[in-house]
Amino acid sequence: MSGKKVNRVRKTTRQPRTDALRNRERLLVAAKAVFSAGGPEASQEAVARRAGVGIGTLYRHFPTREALFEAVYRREVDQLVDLAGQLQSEALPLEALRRWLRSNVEFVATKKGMAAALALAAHGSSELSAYSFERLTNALGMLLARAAAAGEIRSDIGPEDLLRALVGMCVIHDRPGWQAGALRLVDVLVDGLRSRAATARPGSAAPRQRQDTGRADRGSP
Amino acid sequence: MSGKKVNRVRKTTRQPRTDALRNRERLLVAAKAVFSAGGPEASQEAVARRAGVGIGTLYRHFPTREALFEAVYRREVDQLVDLAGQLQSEALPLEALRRWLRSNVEFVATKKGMAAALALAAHGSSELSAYSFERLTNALGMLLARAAAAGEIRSDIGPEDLLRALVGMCVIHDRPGWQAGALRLVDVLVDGLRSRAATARPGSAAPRQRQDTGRADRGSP
DNA sequence: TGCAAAGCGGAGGCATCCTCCGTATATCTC
DNA sequence: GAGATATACGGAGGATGCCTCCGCTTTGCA
Repeated sequence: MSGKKVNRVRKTTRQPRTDALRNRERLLVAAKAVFSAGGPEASQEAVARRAGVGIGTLYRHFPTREALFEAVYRREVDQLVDLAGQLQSEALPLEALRRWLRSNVEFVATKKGMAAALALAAHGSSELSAYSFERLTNALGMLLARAAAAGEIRSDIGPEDLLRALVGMCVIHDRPGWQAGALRLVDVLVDGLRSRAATARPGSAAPRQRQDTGRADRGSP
Repeated sequence: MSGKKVNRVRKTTRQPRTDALRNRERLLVAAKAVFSAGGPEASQEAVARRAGVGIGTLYRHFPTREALFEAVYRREVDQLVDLAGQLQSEALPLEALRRWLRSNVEFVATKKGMAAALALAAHGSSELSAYSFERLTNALGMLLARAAAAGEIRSDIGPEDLLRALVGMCVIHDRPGWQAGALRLVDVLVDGLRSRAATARPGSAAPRQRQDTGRADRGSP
């Protein structure tokens, strides 16, 4: 409750120790893996063990369970945002949009446990989900705007709506074949967005369509 | 004490004891209240205390934490299904549809904690969410079919898609004013469903608002 | 090289989950 | 109505997990 540590970066600001940075990184990677596999009820000790650090270290970096969720969550969101930026410059507008949407589906598919963890995290901290919602909205908004500017899609659909639909598609991720259905639905959405007024030019110039796997995942050890 | 209980023979099926039924009912009511207020992390002991029974009784009726979630969940879903049946016979088709959709939003609004609990429950038991999804789909399907038969809405939108959209609207339930927005979106959805010609293809002439709902989902050919 | 500060790791207090079993009560038979 | 017995109740208690605290180690800087 008191002012706690005023983390001013003013005078004696030592550089953060390398082992601290390294351990923090390890913890985030481990947490992602553990929560993805075991859901949000996986123990903190399991995370620390997988990261190869003591439980005390975990709690110094992430004082509460929610703090850890949040950090992992933010990172995932950031990766999706980064992916949007990459696609923005690497792929044709419509294809960039489609790939990004598909990546979202795959994101949920490969991290089933994360979905529940995120629901829990969102329940605890409204600020967190507001943050992520805004960032994702912006990312998607850019993709949409670019595609709309190119005349490839209609321009009267906002990113919020699309994002909500996307979330809804992914929330029910338990039925067999949900992923195929969701991916199909992405295609339907994209097709539905294509403005029939604008003459859709079918990929006239695609000099180097990098075979990027569009995955926002990082290699795991 | 004896090695094995052999009374699995179903020769004499006693009636379930009345106190057992009463306690089970009390537990369900208490669990709903506790989880709604405190989220899925509320303790089992709190549920038992509120129900006025011992912890042992709780665990006899619901052997695991998930079992309790599931029972509460099923009951909530059943209530929504019942509501659909009532509205079916009490209200005009279009109004019945609108009211049911709004009830879904309010359901989430009054039970914030439940949303996270349900996400957790769904994560644990895929069978559970399949059950609820199917029941809700059927309920919504009846309302849709009735409204479509009355010629009040278009007939090419399936209940699954609508349900997914509804879920998506409710998942992000933390931002201030989300409920008002969701309720507005329900109206938009209903308005969008109204068949102005039963085969209305929106998008060519009418500029309309940005919130277009004319998604032609339903990919099943 | 020397020295604090920053960081590390795990023992341990506290809370919660779930099991086990002695006691109490409802149902059934006569 | 009374006895017999299956059924249910309730809480003590072991196991597990969350988080704190503190002595020891490592690192950055002079």
